[in-house]
Amino acid sequence: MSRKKVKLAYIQNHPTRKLTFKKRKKGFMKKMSEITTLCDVEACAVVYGQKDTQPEVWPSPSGVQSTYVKFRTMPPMEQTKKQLNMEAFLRQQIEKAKDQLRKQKKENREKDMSIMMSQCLTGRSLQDLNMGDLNDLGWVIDHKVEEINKKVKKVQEELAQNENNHVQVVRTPPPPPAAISGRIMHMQQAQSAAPMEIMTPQDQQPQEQMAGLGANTGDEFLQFGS
Amino acid sequence: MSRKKVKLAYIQNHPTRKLTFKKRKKGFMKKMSEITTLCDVEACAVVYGQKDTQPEVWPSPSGVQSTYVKFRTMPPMEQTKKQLNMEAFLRQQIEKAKDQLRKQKKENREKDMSIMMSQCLTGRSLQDLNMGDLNDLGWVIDHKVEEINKKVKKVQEELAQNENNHVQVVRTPPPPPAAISGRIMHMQQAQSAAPMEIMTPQDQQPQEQMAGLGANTGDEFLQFGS
DNA sequence: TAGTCTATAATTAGGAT
DNA sequence: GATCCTAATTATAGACT
Repeated sequence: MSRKKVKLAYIQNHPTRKLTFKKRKKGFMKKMSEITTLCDVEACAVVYGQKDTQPEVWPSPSGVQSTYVKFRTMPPMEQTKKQLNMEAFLRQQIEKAKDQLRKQKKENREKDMSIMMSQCLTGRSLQDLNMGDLNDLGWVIDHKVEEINKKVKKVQEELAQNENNHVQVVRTPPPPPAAISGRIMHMQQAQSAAPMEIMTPQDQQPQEQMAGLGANTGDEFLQFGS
Repeated sequence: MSRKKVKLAYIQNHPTRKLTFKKRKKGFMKKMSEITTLCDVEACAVVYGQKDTQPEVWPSPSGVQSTYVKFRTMPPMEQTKKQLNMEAFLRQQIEKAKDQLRKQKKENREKDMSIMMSQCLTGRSLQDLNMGDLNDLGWVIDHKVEEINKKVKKVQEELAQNENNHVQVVRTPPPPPAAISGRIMHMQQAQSAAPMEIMTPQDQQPQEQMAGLGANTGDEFLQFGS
């Protein structure tokens, strides 16, 4: 029922916008008072309502005045120096969002490869796969083998400890990276089924060199940029 | 482990305060950008870091300038007119907090009376109670009787409906308010045990006339007032 | 219009790396 | 310090009164 995630864009509906403004202005002022109390910093704000001629100020007209004057009387160079202003702030957000997106796409690609691996283990022909898929598949398989080896090592170490150290287990070193088909045979018993959600990212545009697991950019934050 | 509810007071610990400031400043700027985007309003803010000489401004030095000037060039009377400024805002918060506290105390008192009622039903003598308690106890019991009557009525109505309307149940009207002891006897079967958390509010200072269920004021918000 | 309620989204404190 | 993580708190959208 309640509540939808709100899109970060101008609210068309008038009563809704008005209500949102009222609620958020309240929250905003609260945050303002909190940050100044908690951190004992000086701050001021002026917020105009829609077409309203009556701005709301914080902490008070004179408070705004003094803080503003303090800022204005700084040498202009200082004013623009360390400024993490709106633009810089938004650029940061965009960068971070892009990073997250990249990460996400990478994860998706890995999941795809896991699924593909499972399919191969249950009969799918490697002939169906193109070079990019085979390459990424190999990369994923290498990682899975690595993981398995780590687990095996850990289990053996635990075993060695639990058996009162009177039997010293010698671990077989993992085989060096070999052909995909060879690895697949080894893993048939160790690898459980991959999740069934099938993703088919066809908008891949290899731009980066991260083992072929490329990523695009762009999401809701980009609207800040305009 | 994480996380404590943070007291709304100056953070003594330096690294913590610095971190909090950083986090909250970020959140604050985000809120600012959101409110302006969502509601298309004009706003600006200047925030000085601790002993920092470099304030952070929003949306930009010139944006601050123009918004501030717009505010400053208003007739002074207008400036202080509709202003829901810090003081008014905080007073509102205090009022609301006091209301909540009052409500809470009232609820507590009612719960106390419920407990007391249960105790009386299981042997406690009414002799132990003072006039205030007896009065409130009577009030609570009246309410409980009312609730029970409502429930009985509702059940009877449902029954009448379910029996294909061929038997018309006539409800016995509830007895008029009578002596406490009389009511207690009636309720012995209907009232289940009260919760076992025993509260003993001894700081009651009857100040209001709400059926003897008084309340005090004062909570964390009051620190705003100083 | 304003306040209440509630479920969900968003923020953030504290800890780990 | 910068990040990431998680859990807990806080803010708030939407519905209702």
